[in-house]
This record gives sequence, C-alpha cells and structure tokens, in this order.
Amino acid sequence: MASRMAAAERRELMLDAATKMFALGGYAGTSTDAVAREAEVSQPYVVRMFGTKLELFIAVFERACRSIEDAFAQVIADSEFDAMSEAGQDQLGETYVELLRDSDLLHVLMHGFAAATVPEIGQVARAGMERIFETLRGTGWDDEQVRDFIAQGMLLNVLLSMNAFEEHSGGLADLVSVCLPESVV
Amino acid sequence: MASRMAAAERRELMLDAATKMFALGGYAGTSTDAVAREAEVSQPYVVRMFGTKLELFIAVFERACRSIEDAFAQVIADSEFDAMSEAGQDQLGETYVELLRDSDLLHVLMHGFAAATVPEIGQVARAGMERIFETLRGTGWDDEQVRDFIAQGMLLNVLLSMNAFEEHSGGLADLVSVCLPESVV
DNA sequence: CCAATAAGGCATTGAATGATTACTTGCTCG
DNA sequence: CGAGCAAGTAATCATTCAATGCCTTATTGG
Repeated sequence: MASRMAAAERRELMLDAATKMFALGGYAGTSTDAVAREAEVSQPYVVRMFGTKLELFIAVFERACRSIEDAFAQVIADSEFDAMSEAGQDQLGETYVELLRDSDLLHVLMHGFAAATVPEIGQVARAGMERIFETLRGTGWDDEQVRDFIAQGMLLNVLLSMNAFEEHSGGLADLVSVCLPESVV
Repeated sequence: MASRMAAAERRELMLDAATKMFALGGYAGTSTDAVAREAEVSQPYVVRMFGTKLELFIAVFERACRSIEDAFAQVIADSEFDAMSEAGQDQLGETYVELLRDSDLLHVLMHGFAAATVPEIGQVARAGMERIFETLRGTGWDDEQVRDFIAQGMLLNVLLSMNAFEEHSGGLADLVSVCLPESVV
C-alpha cells in the first residue's frame, strides 16, 4: 500500500497524474486505471476520490484553465507592468509561450476544447475562457486587441499540439517562424 | 441486409456517418459500432472497409482538412476575387464561417488537432495545416497576414466548439461579438 | 494504549469494444 | 444461364473499463 497521506494532498498528486495521462489520451482515451498507475494508487481509489471519470477530467481541465488565468493575472498585477507599451504586450505573450512549455497543460486544454460537446465540459470551457478574457481585459486593452491576443494564442495551441515546431517539418516552417516573433524556441 | 451498392459509394456513406459520430465523441470516444449503425451497415463491414478504426478516423479527418483547403482555393481562383481589397478579405473570412456552419466538420477538426499526439494523426494534421497555409499564401498576402487570418479562424473554432455563440451566455458575449465583425450569426 | 476515523486496497462485475473468421447472397459477364 | 467475384453479415472472442462493496490498516486524540 502506498504510504498514508492526507486526502487533500493525495488528491493533488492524482490530479497531476491525471493531467499527464489525459494529456496523452484525452477524456475518452484515458482509463482511470492508467491514472491510478501513474499516481501509484489503486484504480478504485481514483474513482472514489473524484466520483466519476468525468468529474476527474473536469477537475483537471478547470485547473488547467485557472493556471492560465492566474499566470496572466500575476503579470498584470505587477506594478512594473505596462500593458500599453510594446514591451508589456510582448511580456504577456511570452508568459503564455512559457506556460505552453508544459505540454501536458497544452494538450489538456486542446482535449477539453474538443470534448466541449459534452455539456458539463462545455460549461467549464466557457467559464474558463470567459475568465481569461476578463483577466486580459484588465490590461485596459480594447476588445479587439484582446481578441487578437487570444487568437494568436489559439493558433499557437494548435501548432504546438500538432508538433509543428519540432524539426521544422515541411512548409509549416514559415508559418511557425512567423508565430514566434521574438520568443526563442 | 442493406441493399447492394458499389463499394466506393458505400465508402462515402460510411465516411459521412463516421464524420457525424466522430464529431460527437472524438477518436477514442466513438465506437466502430456506432459508426456502423449510423451508416446502416454491419460493424465488421466498417472495420473491413478501412482496416482499422484509426485509419477510418484519419480518412475522416483528412477529408475535413481538404474541404477547408478546397473552399479557400475555389474562392481564390475566382477571377472576380481580389485578395488585396477589404471586400476580398472579408469574403475569405465569410467562406470559413460558412464552412463552420457544418458543426460536424468543426468538431472533427478540433478532435483531430487534440488527438495529434497520436503520431499518424499528427502527421495528417501537419500536412493539412500546411496545405491550408500554402493555399492562403496564394492570395499574395504576406506571411503575417496569413498567420493572423488563420489565428482568427482558430479562435473561431474554439469558441464555436464550446458553443459560446448560443444564447450569448455570460461575459463571453463581448468576445464573441467582436469575433464576427460583419458576418451575421 | 486504545478506539474511532480516515486512508486505501482487493476482488469482482457487467457492459462495451475492436477485430477476426467463416459464411451467404446478389450481380454481372461470357 | 451459371460461375465467379464482390458486397455484406452473423457469430464470436479476448480485452478493457468504470464502478461498487467490502475489507484492512495507519494514524491520532483522549
């Protein structure tokens, strides 16, 4: 038996493990057993901790959305930050690129968006996107500016999720290179 | 038994059915049996027609990518089309919005992107994205312009996939409204 | 030190799934 | 017309999976 631990702490470890596994297989393509093995607990314990596989996925997905929101909020709250300067805009962009270095986060996001046909997942997705939108509005940017920023982020998501940046394969290289204006890969 | 039909024709019907079902459940979340029922053939026939569930999904996904590519190519080839005018740019945007009215196409796209961690799916995704990129380059736009166009498209994908446009729910209404500048919803 | 609560595992199960094999039947062309 | 090929199915199988019920054992407060 895995050494005893406070349930809340174990829960976090399970969320970590689930994030990793869901990133690979998505909601339907990941078994609770795979999560359990990754978390080094038994499969029934995973189910019991979250009630249902769907609730587990939602917890993972929502946590991913919040980590984006939080990262932006933290940058914006910094007194040094100036949203209206060129440097400030680049800083937020780089913050996002930095977040996406965590490929598990990226893939969980993509799977969550794709699985939004499931009503409960769609609800979480809309709420998460809304919070991110509102957070970015806190810069003082106008709505079009916020939209363009998010749009670039979504393109980045898609290109990264299809591994377009590794070994600049084929003609995507040009699209890819113009997507990372100044941030190093 | 379903009435006889040329295999190629039946194959198209199966692809239609598979598109519909994969749109709902994604790759892992859709059974070959569900596709078979939708196509009104037996489950083994579906498997035999495509060899493998993965190959079926890839056929569906690739076909979706091509329909986008083709729609753009057709507009661009029109002698009336002027890529450099404001109207021309709007026209391409509206072409994409019109395509996405087919929610099955939209969701298959999203699931394909998300599932790009599967090597063979990733390969198809990169190839499809590259062709779309090259097609759009045929407008004569510079790479940044093409990138921005695609980025807006990706944002549209995500918002549509999470049903952000139905009953302008919550604070997403503002983001949503600034995403469809002139095209009617 | 001990009892109660919380942490966690084991065994099980019924349903679903992708794939294979072998069989049947309709159509077409010589 | 009839033989052979192509279209399609029925039956089946080995796995996998999410979930449930019941049991065991740490830990901790009194």
